[in-house]
Amino acid sequence: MPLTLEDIAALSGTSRSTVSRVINGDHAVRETTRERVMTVLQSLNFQPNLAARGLAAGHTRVLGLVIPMGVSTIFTDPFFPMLIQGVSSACNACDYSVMLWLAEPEFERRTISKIFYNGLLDGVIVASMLTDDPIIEALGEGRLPFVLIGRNPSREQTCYVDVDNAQSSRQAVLHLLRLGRRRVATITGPQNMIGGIDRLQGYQTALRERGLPILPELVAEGDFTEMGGYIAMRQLLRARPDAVFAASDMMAIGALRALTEAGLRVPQDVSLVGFDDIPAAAHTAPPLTTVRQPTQRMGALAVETLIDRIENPTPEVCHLVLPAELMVRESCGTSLGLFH
Amino acid sequence: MPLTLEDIAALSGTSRSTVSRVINGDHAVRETTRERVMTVLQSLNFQPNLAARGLAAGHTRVLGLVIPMGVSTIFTDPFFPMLIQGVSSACNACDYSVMLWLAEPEFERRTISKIFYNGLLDGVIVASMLTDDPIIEALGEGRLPFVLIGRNPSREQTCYVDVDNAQSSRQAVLHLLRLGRRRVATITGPQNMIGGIDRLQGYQTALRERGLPILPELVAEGDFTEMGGYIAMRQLLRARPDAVFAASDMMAIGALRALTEAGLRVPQDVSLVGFDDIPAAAHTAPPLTTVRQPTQRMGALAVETLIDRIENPTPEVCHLVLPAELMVRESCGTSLGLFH
DNA sequence: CTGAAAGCGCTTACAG
DNA sequence: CTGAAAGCGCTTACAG
Repeated sequence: MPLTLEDIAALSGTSRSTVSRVINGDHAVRETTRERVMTVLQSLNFQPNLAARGLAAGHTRVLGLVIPMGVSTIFTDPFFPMLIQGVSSACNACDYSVMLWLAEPEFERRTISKIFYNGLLDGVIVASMLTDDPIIEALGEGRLPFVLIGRNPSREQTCYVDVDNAQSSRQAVLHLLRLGRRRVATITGPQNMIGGIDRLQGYQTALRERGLPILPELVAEGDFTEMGGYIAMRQLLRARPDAVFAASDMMAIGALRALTEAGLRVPQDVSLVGFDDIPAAAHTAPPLTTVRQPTQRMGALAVETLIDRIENPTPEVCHLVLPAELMVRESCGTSLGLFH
Repeated sequence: MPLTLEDIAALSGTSRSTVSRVINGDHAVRETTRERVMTVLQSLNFQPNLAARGLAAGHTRVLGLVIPMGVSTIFTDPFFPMLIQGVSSACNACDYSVMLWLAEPEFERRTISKIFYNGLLDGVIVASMLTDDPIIEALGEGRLPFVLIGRNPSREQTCYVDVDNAQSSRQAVLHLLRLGRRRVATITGPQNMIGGIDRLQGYQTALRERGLPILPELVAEGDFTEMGGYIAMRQLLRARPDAVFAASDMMAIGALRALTEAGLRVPQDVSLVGFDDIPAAAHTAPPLTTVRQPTQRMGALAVETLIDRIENPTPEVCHLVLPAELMVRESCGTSLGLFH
């Protein structure tokens, strides 16, 4: 049988209460007592039962990470692995654990609240991206602390961590315009996902700022996959763009394939810019210019924000928006190189 | 405050014990009582506190999934996302939850047992692959049920689920030989990972069966990444292979890049076969012949095996080895096409 | 600074 | 078939 506080107390000649205080770092314990208990604790490698602790203390130091599976990119894009890694390592650092929920789309509210209100979680991080996710709605009605990865337009009073999609997309497109490109197309993400919406908006803002029209034939919707990018690019080809801003690297890679197949050279004939800076982006031919998204950092910040909400009695609603950096590689060309 | 059994009991005119019995499906409850309680339960959407249940019952219905982060492929290869998905959805189906541990390599045994013996987990699935993982050793000394994804040569008395790496690799190489290829090279995985070892062994077996020598200059070690495959292929080029078996699709994609850069055509000059059948494999130019690994199925089987060990008093040590299927696409050529 | 005691919300023999 | 009671292993006022 595993040891209990009572065993440790007996072995160190003190009481269960004192052992508990030592374990929890209570300063109101005499130093000599503390040391005596510590010795026993360590020599037996004692692990307190977290279920019991949770029941008595009213919290578990366990966070939920919810990732809706409705998204086709979950296996093909390193975004989610990186996010999971960021969340996991921040939890480790804060001495929290993470329970993972890959939520199948057909989950209904009953299941959702069964999961969230069973007393095992102190809070939840939701990486939904979908603008109208029932999980977010269910959480919104409850009393469990939660923070979103990716803003949600319909609940601005909710905590979230996001990357500045609109601003960094705008910068990417401005970069293309600065290189002299005039027919800049875009392959958007799905328009029910916030990243898809905001990146398109950044594209539009950039064109408008430079007094250029937004032409429907230069805008095609993708689904964040390589195949989606390929298909969208073939459609865009008819409008003869001289540059393409793809809302994800996977789509940019698909677009590159379509361009190459069509006999067009990147960047000489068409400049190409992606979004994410996945590892593969540096190894395409030519290497892909892209917006580097601080994915792991977002995960870590979500954890820190959530823990603050959990441990802090009256925290502010907070919106953290991280900047993203344009990684200029060869696929966009240079203003020098372009016209030679 | 959340509801408790006592609340439900009061509302349905019965006792806490009976409510508990109804929730846990005890048949020794009169049907009319059961219905009365059920009505209250459902109308209030009652969720029992799992920490309390865990403490009282001695189990939590939570499984741990441990993935060591020492592996460079965790972000670039869909293997881990797929595995996680398989584990997660099998857990959902069995009404278990999963706690995720992305174990940083420097974790020492004290931390490991702190994690595993805190009473929150009924069992653990370890997707280690590393032949000498301290996590597996720590688990081996303890009393927590666990199963491995990927066999571990140093502990054959442990439960595991694996794909038949050796057999399916052998088949892939035999296929190349059948096409008339005679200088078949291989890009292996790391030789401290079981998949790397077993796939190399399959390659060697196939050559030996056909009476062909195993030439050191036709064997190069990679690290399961695209870049590793690229580097290994450049090295192999000096030995002028007419076919390459890469121990992962990501490495095959890197090899393809190296071959293309060297002006060699696939499959006309060099046949190429990968392993995994990741989504991208169908979209390379030419599409990649590869061994399809049932990754999600492995995750699901690991869950089922583990739950059986947890719930079954004296389960057998079991080794599940799944077959993998060769997906023939264009990158290996055909015996007809090859010589024209 | 420390211990005895109550209590967290369940499960499960035990008695009836 | 059902309820009163003990107990799971902790935390935390409370009293001293």
